[in-house]
Amino acid sequence: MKLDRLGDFQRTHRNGDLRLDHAGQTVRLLGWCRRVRNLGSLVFLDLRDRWGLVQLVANEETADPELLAKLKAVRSEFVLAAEGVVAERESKNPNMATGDVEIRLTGLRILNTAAPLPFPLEDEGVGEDLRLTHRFLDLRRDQLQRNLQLRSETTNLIRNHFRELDFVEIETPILTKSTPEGARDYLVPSRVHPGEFFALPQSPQLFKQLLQVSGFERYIQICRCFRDEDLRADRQPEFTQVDLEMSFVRQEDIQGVVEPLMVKLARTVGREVSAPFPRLPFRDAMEWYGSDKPDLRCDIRIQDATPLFAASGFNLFRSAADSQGQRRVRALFFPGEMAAALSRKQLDELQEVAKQLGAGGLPYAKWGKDGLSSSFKKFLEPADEVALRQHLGAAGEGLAIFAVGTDAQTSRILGDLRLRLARQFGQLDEARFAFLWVVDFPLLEWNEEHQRFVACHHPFTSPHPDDLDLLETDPGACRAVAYDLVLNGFEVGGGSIRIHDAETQSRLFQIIGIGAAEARSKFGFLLDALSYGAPPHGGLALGLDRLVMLLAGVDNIREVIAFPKTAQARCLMTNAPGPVDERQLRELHLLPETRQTYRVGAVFFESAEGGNAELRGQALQQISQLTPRQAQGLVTLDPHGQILDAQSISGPTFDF
RNA sequence: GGGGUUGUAGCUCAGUCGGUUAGAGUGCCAGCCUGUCACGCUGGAAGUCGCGGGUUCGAGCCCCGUCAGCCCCGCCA
Repeated sequence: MKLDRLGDFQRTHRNGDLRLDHAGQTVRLLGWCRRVRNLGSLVFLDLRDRWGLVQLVANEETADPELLAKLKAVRSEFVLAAEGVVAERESKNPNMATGDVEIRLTGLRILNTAAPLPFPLEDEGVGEDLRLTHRFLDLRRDQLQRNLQLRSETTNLIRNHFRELDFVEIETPILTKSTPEGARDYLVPSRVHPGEFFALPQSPQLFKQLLQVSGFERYIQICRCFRDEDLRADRQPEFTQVDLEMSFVRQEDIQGVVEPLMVKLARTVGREVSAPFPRLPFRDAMEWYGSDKPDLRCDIRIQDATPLFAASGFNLFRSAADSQGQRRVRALFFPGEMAAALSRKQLDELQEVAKQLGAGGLPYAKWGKDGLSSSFKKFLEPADEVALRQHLGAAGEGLAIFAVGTDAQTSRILGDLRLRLARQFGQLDEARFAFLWVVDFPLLEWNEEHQRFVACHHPFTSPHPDDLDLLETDPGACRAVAYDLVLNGFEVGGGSIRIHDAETQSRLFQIIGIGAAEARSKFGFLLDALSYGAPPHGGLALGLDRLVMLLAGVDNIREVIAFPKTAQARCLMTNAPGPVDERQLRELHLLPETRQTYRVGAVFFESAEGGNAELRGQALQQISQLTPRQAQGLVTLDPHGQILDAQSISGPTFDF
């Protein structure tokens, strides 16, 4: 098809803006054909641009035949420039913002054609692999257009918020240094320095701290971070952080600049939240919700039921009660008919889920229309049942589920089931934005694999001032001045007050197994900086992708990233990662240089098991006679054909 | 690294107990159609049943392996 040129054509209006007020005006529009409805001598076409949709029309009686023919040739997603007169419609469409008007065409340019799309833009439920392969088309869809516009508005609002608070935006390096601790680094080989590597930043953590030493008391950056770890619905190998750091602050000061931002952001999507947000110590979060990022849209809490079973005939529970706190019986009670009506089959399915989470089974007690039913009913005397109901606050109908084990085990099981069942029973208030701060995280945790303590947050986090004495005596009990911002069960931010003196920093490195020498070589610049007048400082990083995901009301960060990777960390559109030319690898010293020295000639192979000096001598003599260049080698092989020893005898070498 | 799940027409899916030529809706192509807006009507083309191997007289269906998408565990300071 012969294409028309854009030429000096300029749009006069955005498609979505046209209203009855414009009736009679001649307008020029640009966009994509969403759909043609060809009724024979009357043709309609919906023209889409970034701002909306408007109907174009031409009919046989009034339109130029050439224009009508051109219009009929248009297919979905053709790119058009249209000129026409805004007119009131004969039959209006109340479902469309521009549904009262249509454009009676006086001119049409076909700027480009389009092949039939591999998937419809209108439908939900298209396979995600297909969408990712043709992401540039997927991004035409309304939902993604809205999500990315929301993301843009969000970053604008964030920048404005911090600019008003006098923050400075500073960029930090993408090519930086690999550091121990933390996630696996993405590495970039250096061409200039053979065998050496840059690392892409897991976060600009150290740079922002150094900027505090430099006197930028309020720093902000919206920056890309990289972690070479396995993916999840809310984790991509590259993601965006809103990174901030302030000097001369306490935890409350950081929270104080972030909370009003969250209030504003929530408002952009029509949610009202009020600051200050609840502060929940880590210990309570684990105790009540079995999670360090509890979803407070449901207020059901895990309860300790251990003492109730101190004299129980139910061995499983009583043995926990006898364990002096090593193991506990913990429970969740879901009130309501829906919970009480859970069938045997559903309970079995739930038990399977619990087993997946590491439970041995799923003891339950259910109070429904027919009274009590329980997997341990025979151990429940009437008095026990009354005590149990009272303890759990189970007045009416409902379902109690139990988990036995260490706190880590029971938290994991009940934390997961709490969310699953709350959602199933409609006890999760989907309309709410439930922000909170989880505070008082432990500073360190014991790592079995490495047989040492590792930092829970990162090794620059300040120990809680009250716990400084514990650092060497009981490191696991030492709290950190660290805080996570949680929204609806997602960690959307995390931060801490940092260590700002070289001595404490060195102490901490020591405790996590980084000796003085290693600390010097890996973090010398930080220790130096801390010794030249580093102010007390702290900050936080927000996960922009997760935040926008929650604002957009979607359940996957790929929906708010223009070009995301699959769960296997691949880009289906570009097919990255992919192989590269050998030449590139050589430049980066990842392959040996091209020029190599080869020795050519005959080779005598000898078994390692039974060599015979005399035979060998004869063979070598024969070989030497056979080869004009007198090039020979002696190679010893093991029984599997592996080379044990290669000894060159003589002969010239050749360069290739 | 482990577990679960999905893979059939461009797309979304159905496909019975293993049995004749693998279907539907939609999209696409052609014709008709003056008020459509998920236009309508008629007709047509369209398949490496993800890939490889096996069992069987016979495999979309059963078995083994493998690849890819998604979810989860480990991992993610």
